[in-house]
Amino acid sequence: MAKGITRERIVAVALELLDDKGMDALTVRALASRLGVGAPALYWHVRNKQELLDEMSTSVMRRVTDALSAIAPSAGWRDDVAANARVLRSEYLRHRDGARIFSGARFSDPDVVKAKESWLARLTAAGFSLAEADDAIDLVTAFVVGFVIEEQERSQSTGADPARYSLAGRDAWLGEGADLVKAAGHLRDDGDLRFERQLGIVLDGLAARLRS
Amino acid sequence: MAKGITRERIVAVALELLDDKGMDALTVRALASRLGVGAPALYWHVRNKQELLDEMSTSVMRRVTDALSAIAPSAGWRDDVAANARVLRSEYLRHRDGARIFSGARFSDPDVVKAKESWLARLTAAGFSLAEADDAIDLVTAFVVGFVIEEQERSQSTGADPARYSLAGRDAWLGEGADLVKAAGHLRDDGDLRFERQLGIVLDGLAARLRS
DNA sequence: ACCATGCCTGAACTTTGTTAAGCTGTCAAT
DNA sequence: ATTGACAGCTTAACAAAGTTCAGGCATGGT
Repeated sequence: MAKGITRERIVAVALELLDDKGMDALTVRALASRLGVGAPALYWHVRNKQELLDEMSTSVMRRVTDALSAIAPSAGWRDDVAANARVLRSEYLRHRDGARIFSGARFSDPDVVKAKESWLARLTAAGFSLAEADDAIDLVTAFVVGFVIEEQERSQSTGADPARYSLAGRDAWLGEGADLVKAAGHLRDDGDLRFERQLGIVLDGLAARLRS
Repeated sequence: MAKGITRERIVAVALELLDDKGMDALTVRALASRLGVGAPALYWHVRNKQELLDEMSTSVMRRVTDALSAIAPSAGWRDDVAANARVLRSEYLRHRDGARIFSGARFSDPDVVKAKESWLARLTAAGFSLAEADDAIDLVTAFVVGFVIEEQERSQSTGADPARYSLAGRDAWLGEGADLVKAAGHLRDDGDLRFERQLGIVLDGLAARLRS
């Protein structure tokens, strides 16, 4: 089982386990077993489970940070911010329930927070005030978090009650009335497309601020 | 202790308990004790804890729905959507960790979903296509969810590590560099104001769609 | 040869969700 | 009035999960 448990390996395997079996199955014993050790062994490397979860969060956030830093300044602020949003979404999507679990997490690493710096710089250089730039980043982050939470919740529920997630089943479940809701449900398309469209709206809103 | 436990009372007291002591303290035994009965008594009214949580979600969502329906059509779509967003935020803020816990919940009540209907009607009447109106509602919802998750996470953490949440402490924790991040931190104002500003950006984005 | 320290095991304790079986009242039918 | 059935609760108990404690087994330095 390749001994030599390290803090990083624990966190990495914990993320694997989360993605495989889900949050409920992420138990200390299951994790230890996957690492080839007994459960109490983990407590040598980690104070308690909460610290493990925090460490997982920072690990994910560090990946986000790195990916965001790797985005080369491109055509303009709009493309930059769009790339930012796409990266954030794809990193959340990488892990089961990623958005709900890892959003707004308590970081233990200042570098994660410092990653904002280059984005503030780009946006202020593009003509935004510092306050506007800060709002812009927070807004885009909030949007992505909210969007992906909904997205992942839906993809997880499809197995549970298929009757309500097929179009016909949903229509029946809704009963009489609500014609527009039903029609909108039938219009509903791919998650990527909806993300791009809604992101575009946010960017348009930011652009409006720039001109005033 | 006013016997006669009912499903509604259980849910109501469960929400009280959540707000008082937090999610971790929301245990079956604590809830039962608050109701003046033994723990297994709850299982007469509810299948398991998950069903209890689902019921709490639908209860909260029903409140949201009712509050949203009570919004009278006003000056225009912009004010309507803004009112929608404010109501959603304030209902989430009502409960501890409300946004994280109750967002994207599995509803057991079709009426909650049907509440979208009148908003789709208002927006299409204002000139949006059905697809655009659907996007608009989802976008605003996603934004509010993401915003409030961050907001509540922050307000909860202030007690934990004050050094990192006072301005000076945060600056020190950030270390060298990241001047813009620090400056933005000092500019940071009230949650209500930030919400209104960012909401304004979203609305501007929607307005841009309307004109094209 | 010895001690210390780092890392892990084994057994055990506590809390929590959940179930099984049984007590108590109320109310309808006999 | 007696019976029986059912709703609604109790007590006892179990399994799983987080966590702790004492000890074991190396390895490395003196």
